[in-house]
Amino acid sequence: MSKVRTRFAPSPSGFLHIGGARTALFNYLFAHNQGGRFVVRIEDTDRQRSAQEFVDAIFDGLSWLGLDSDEEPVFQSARREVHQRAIDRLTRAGACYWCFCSPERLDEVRKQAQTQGRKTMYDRTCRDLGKTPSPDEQAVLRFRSPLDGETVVNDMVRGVVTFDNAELDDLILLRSDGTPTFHLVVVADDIDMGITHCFRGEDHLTNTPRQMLICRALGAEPPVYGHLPLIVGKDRARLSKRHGATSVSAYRDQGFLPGATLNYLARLGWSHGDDEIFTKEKLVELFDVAGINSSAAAFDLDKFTWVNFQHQKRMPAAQLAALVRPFLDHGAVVDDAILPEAVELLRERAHTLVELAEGLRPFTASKVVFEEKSVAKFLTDDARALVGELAGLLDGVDRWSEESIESAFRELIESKNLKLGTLAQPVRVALTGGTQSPGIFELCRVLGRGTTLARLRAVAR
RNA sequence: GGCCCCAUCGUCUAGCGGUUAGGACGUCGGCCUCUCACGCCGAAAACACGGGUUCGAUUCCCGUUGGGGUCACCA
Repeated sequence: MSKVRTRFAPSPSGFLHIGGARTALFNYLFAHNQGGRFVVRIEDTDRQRSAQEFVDAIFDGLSWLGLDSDEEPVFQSARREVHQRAIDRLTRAGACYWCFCSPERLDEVRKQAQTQGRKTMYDRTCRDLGKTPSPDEQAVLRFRSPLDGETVVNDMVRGVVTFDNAELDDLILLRSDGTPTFHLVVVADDIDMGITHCFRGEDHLTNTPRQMLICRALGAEPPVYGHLPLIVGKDRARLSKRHGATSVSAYRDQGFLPGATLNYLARLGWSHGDDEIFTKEKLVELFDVAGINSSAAAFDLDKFTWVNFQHQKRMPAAQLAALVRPFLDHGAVVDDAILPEAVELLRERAHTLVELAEGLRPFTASKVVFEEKSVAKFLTDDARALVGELAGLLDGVDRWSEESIESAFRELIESKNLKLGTLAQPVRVALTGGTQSPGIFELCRVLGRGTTLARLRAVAR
């Protein structure tokens, strides 16, 4: 049995879309689960719409996700010989014919069929002409699709899907400018690359019987397909900009982790019992075709955010600290000694790297930015006096530990018969500028004695 | 419109003939508590409809309805 080989074949006419990323992921997971290989192929035969910018963006996105091609990526535009050989073979087999109909006429025929409620297929005028174009003649090469019988797609996610051949059009293989179309190159390249399995979007399902027919005409057995349900928005319509960000890079910029993105995307249409959180390695290990759902799944930012939070919670603080760095404010003062500790305190309070960076401000900003409301409420004259007293006590503490800090707090409130909150909130405002932060003792500890005392004294009186 | 796909809480889903229909997100209560979170406990919340098949259907079959995809010299 030949080794499993899957491919992800985006066309570089846009950034890496969240749906494309999931398609890539499923191909990657399947291949790796089966001990096979995952290959990226750039479908840039439509040079009008292809752009280098998008090619870069796609590789960039895949690489961020950790879904790199196991082999040198393939560019369709550079494989004219492969495509030409396929054309030659189809020609020899009599599986295609030249069509001289003008685009205008085709349009006409289509419109008429449309209004009369008939099939909008090519009327096959040239099918039996048996003509070859002279050098100065415009013509396209069409596939000679069978007129009867049926083509059965044995889909990995949908099971058996049967199409009547009579419903299938005579597709254009070669444009009048001599360039090959999608249908020809996909089939030729899949054969040439030895692709055995392929997951793609459900929008390709109706292309599949046609491509299978072309494949068999080329004397090869088609890959096994799996058509993934589309990702839709909250309103059940196909995911688009209208629903918010759709590109992978947008989520990266919003502070989502690659591992969490993979996890969420995998769960969107695939499940393994009641499990929710998976590492990439676990996904590779557990991935199975039986777990794929066949109905469209709605993209839910809330759940994605929660999944991201779970990954942040599980990640070592040092690693998280490194990842959050690009999200820190410009001019942030980063003390390498305390960043991981600060991250440790904030990680349970932040769902994304962006939120984490925000929470880190008291540790990275050179000076405290005070919230007016918090100051007005908690930094009263009495409170400022109390804070001053605390500063004195903390100054005298032997070792700067959470225990000793807490003792100082307790000593002060007990001597005045106060509740901890009466002291903690003003201190919190003094230290962070606001009323929300990690526990007050750990906050002081990680901030360090110098910063803590300086900030307390700055508000004390 | 033709062809094709799909249908369990608002959302992601478990279920693979017999279950009080389970979990997760979100929502709403409560507990914990120095704030915010985290965590914990609890609540509301679903088998689209109609026919079969069967002793018994969420589960199998057919239809209806509803959603989606696709019908290019785009991919």
